[in-house]
Amino acid sequence: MDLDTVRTFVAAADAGQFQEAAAELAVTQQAVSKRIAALERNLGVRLFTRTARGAELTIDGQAFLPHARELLRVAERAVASVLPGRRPLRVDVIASRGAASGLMRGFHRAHPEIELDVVMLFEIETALAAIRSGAIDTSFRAVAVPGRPLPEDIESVRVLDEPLQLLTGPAHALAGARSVTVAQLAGHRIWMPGIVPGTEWAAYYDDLVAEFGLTIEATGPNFGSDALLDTIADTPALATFMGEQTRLVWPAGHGLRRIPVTDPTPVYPHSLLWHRDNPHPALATLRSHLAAATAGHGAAGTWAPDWATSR
Amino acid sequence: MDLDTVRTFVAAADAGQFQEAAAELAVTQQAVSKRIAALERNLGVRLFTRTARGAELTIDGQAFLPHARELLRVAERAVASVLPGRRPLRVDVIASRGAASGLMRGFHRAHPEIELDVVMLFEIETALAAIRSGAIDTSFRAVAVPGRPLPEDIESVRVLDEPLQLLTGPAHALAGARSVTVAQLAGHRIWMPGIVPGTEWAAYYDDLVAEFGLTIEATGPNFGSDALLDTIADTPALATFMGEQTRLVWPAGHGLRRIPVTDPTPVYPHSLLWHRDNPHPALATLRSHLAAATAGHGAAGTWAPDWATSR
DNA sequence: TATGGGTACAACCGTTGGCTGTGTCCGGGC
DNA sequence: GCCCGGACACAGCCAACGGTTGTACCCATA
Repeated sequence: MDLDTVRTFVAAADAGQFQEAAAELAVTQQAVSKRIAALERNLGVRLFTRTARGAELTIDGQAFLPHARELLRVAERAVASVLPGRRPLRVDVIASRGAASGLMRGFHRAHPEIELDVVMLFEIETALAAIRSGAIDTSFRAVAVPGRPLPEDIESVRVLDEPLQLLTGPAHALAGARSVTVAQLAGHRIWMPGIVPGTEWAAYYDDLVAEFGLTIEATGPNFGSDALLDTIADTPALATFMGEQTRLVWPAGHGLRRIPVTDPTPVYPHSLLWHRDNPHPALATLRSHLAAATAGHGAAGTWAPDWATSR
Repeated sequence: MDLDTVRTFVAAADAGQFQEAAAELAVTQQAVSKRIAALERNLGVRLFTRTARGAELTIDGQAFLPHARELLRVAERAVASVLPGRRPLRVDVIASRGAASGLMRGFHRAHPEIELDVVMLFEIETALAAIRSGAIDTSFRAVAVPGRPLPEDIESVRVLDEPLQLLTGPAHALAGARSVTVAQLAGHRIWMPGIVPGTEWAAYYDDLVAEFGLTIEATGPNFGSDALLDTIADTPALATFMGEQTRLVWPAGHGLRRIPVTDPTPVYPHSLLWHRDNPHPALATLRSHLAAATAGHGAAGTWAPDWATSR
């Protein structure tokens, strides 16, 4: 199906005749007739009843019309999503089921009129380059890995400290605990495949290991979160970390346990990053929304790396 | 823009390479390459970065992808709306802003998963023919105009008695009344352009006039509801009837008054009509929803024509 | 360095889709 | 009752689009 054909159908329905629609679309009446005929042939139904005074919609045509309009609206939005000027606010999140996505869902509920596009970049250096080039407007990240301070033109504010939880299978030694302390984790094998050296999340877990003497294994190929959860569920000696707000796609009752960690609670510090000169109006709205909607960070009893501060 | 091109884009994005997408779509790799290149040319942005191992989305591509998927979903629904088998429930209402639309909105809120298509037919004979032919599934109408009983194969149930209100401008003699009796209306000019003889709503107002000795003028061309409201607002000697649940599109504070009518309250009897043998599953859902959601009819102090009964 | 997998470019060609010219149908006016 | 004007459909023509085959190029890997 061709959107020009759909546009022709809508124009003809609005005009009530092919002739006028043809004038609007700057084609001949014959072209409109052909397009409509082709559309009717494709759909297998008659859309117009031709009369001497023009053409009026059949019942099928009436039913099709709102769908056709919607199609054109969606197409327009799709084109706008990649248009250089005045496009939807483009937000980078770490993972589609992570805490940043939750924040964006909240923002969308509060401001449904603001168009959003969500993308996922790999790590902070890519995100910074994209922010500086204008390809994205903002990013949720843990900022300022040691030795790599944020550039001058990038601003950031810490918006969410997300507590880490221990995820275990039902046969794990700690599976029955209602909460565990960081000290208790020493000696247990914590498995986090998919950690890529050099990324800001790798730096976070490096610091966590160094601070509390944990054992985190990043070995083995990363077959995706499904495979990870599968292995965790079946292996008594393995556990993993997971953000408190991460949404698991997992059959209920499979025996996975999410156990809070205390003394202190490691929190992952999400910051919002944006370019100093970005003029997108929705960016200011997002910033004030997050300032109002998110609690303060650095609460007592939590731990985050030294470098995870906002300016 | 061509939907096949969009489909190709989505397939390539999912596959991560053109070759595999080409196999899925049963075209050559070169065709996919051409289509993507054409799409990129149309949009003016690069959607993929070509690598030795395939093609991965750029940021623009990532932003465009969900819109492309939505486009395909909407297109599928659009085609389904005219497909003979298993199409959305097709409902005929008298007017887009009338009471039946309100009932359908309530049904949609209660059952958002049920796809609906709303059409508007002119009068009951057309609607009956459409129901019998299967072109529509159900219709909201006042049924059984005298001398034209419902055919054997059409069933109906009265679902809503909608009280009529008097609509006046601010300078009308009755504008200050909190309610008026039918007897008080005698002698006042009530203007209802657009009433077409032979329709079931014309029959309703004929009966109303005959029963209570009112003066209803249907003269003059019908320039649409905007022009009607305009005239009512500016003309002290004119008033009109309007369903209690009709939504007016009118600037607030323009001085239009909606005045309840009593002793008795004329009600417009909306019935749901459907074909005895219609197998559409959503039809049964709609019927039980309306049975639960709508109050009984024939309340004390109301009036409707004798013929407005359901079987 | 050779190889394999993946993409882009070129040439060819059938089909699509637009335009012009013409036929047909219907309603309104003389 | 006839004619005319307006509106849609059909036929023929042609350019442009889009698909296929063949081939070159690029890059990661062994």
